[in-house]
Amino acid sequence: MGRSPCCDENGLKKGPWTPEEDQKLMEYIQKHGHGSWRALPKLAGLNRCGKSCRLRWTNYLRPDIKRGKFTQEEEQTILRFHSVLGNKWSAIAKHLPGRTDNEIKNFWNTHLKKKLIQMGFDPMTHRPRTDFFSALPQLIALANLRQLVEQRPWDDHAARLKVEAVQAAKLQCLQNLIQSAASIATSPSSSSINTIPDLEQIGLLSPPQMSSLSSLPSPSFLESISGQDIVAGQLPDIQIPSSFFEQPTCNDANQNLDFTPKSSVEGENGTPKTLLLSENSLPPLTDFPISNLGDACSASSCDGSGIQFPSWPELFDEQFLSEFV
DNA sequence: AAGAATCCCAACCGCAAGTTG
DNA sequence: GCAACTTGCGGTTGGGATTCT
Repeated sequence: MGRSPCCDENGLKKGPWTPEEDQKLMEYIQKHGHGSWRALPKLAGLNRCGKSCRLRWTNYLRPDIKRGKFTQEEEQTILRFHSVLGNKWSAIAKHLPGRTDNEIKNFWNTHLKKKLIQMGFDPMTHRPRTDFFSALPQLIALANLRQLVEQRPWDDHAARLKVEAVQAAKLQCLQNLIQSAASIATSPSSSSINTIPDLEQIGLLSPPQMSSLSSLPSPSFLESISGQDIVAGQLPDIQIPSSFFEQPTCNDANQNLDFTPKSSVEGENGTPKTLLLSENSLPPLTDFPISNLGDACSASSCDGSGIQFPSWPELFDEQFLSEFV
């Protein structure tokens, strides 16, 4: 399987295409079809390799290419197919008329992937993130919150919110632990799609904290479709959490959420600002002001420099654990 | 206003499957 | 069956555009 030597040839132009080159390529293909891409450049009078011409044609010049922003429907289609097909961009592109694999790939890498990460979902599995380090922002915020609580007198309302916040954060952490354990316990041959126990069913978690999870495809469903050919129009309806399409940007979502102990938590008149954390607004795993930390800190790359981690006993005291066992 | 940082996407690279002689 | 060649694909990058400080 030798590699094509065409791109190694010297003297062939690289880089952005000029309008003149585009014109030559378009005219030639419209007249003769592309035929052999290797032979095309010479025949069309272009100082490019065939590969470059093919790419330019398929990704940009083809007349049926749809340009402009992706619609919400297209976005949802990409998410659905990606959850099943993974990074098979050309396969996904077949279900989006007028969109190229390159365009979809770019859109995924620049928008959708980030969006999923910000919401606390693993972009590859489309499941809530299970790695410990993805929960670090929450752990750190939790520790900070606790520190803050212990240092400062609170009124009743704030104290109640504190308890809620701590419980919610603990729930998230516990959930991650359970999921990790479950993933390990389940089949070693599992595909990229993880299986997790239905936490609601086993009574560990209850809505609304788990509302985003409950709309995800069930493990049995995912198992049932894995290995099957996906036929256009027959893809089962994988539910992306409805909040995905309503979710404001990370920064927007965080406008009212700041758990870091800093002077700005105190209002102008010296009274503490209200921490807006309701039962229904538990932030996604990575939706904290220190966002990106979860993403940047993979288990292999995070050295934790400059960050003081709370110890586990601090996070999960006996009383808390006994509540859920 | 200007420099820095970040975003975005067209295009490139290299691998592997498919085709041909 | 084998080697040479072609095509398609997915990952990555360079640099212009945009936003932030």
